[in-house]
Amino acid sequence: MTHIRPLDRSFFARDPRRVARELLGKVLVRHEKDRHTRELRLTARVVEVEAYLGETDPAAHAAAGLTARNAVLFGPPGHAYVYFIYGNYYCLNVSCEAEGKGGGVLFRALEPLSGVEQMARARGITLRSPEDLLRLTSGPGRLSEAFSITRARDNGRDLTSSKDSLWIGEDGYRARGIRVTPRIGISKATEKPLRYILGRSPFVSGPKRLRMLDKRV
DNA sequence: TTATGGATTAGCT
DNA sequence: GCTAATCCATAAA
Repeated sequence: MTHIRPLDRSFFARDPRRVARELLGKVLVRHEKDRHTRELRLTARVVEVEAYLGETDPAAHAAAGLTARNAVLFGPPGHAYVYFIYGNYYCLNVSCEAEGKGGGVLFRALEPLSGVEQMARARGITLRSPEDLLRLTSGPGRLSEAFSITRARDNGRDLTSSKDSLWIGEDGYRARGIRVTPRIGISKATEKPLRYILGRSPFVSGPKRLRMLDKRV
């Protein structure tokens, strides 16, 4: 098992585009206890993220300025902004830029590394074939479910401390084949190339067509 | 106080 | 490819 060490706050205190691109290849970590109260660590590699640019970005939750819902985005960098969407799903973001600015990065897809059985249980699916792995954490709602991320439990959580239950680390993996496309599921600023993916990863979400239109970075 | 629609997903045609 | 499911933050009144 490789050693994973947390990213520090300065990593997140930058333009969301830069943070998004550099988050590719990093690892999301969740410490859990299973039903026998054994320590369990879920880990998955970041393969798809989107940058949201704060108040200047019409598609961002921060577009209308500071509200009770999006307050974490305007707080210090490196904290989890979790929101509830379509009556069913939670989505995980990390706050970026200095306190007072509303930038953030949305986690859209991960490649499971460890704790796969636990993730499948959280998702309510049975792993029968290798392809089932592809539906475990490919999609913002899916990855949140696999990691049992909810607003009540995780909104505002500091993601830079490995002592905490949820954090982001790096294990020396070098991201290759980074590509950029328009963001998915939005109705404003739809053309801006702010979705960053590991182009070779089968765990990336969304239509394949988007991957053909994208740009190399 | 009520109305609207969303940074999604699963399941069906 | 299309759409129902399902809640809540925000806007409108």
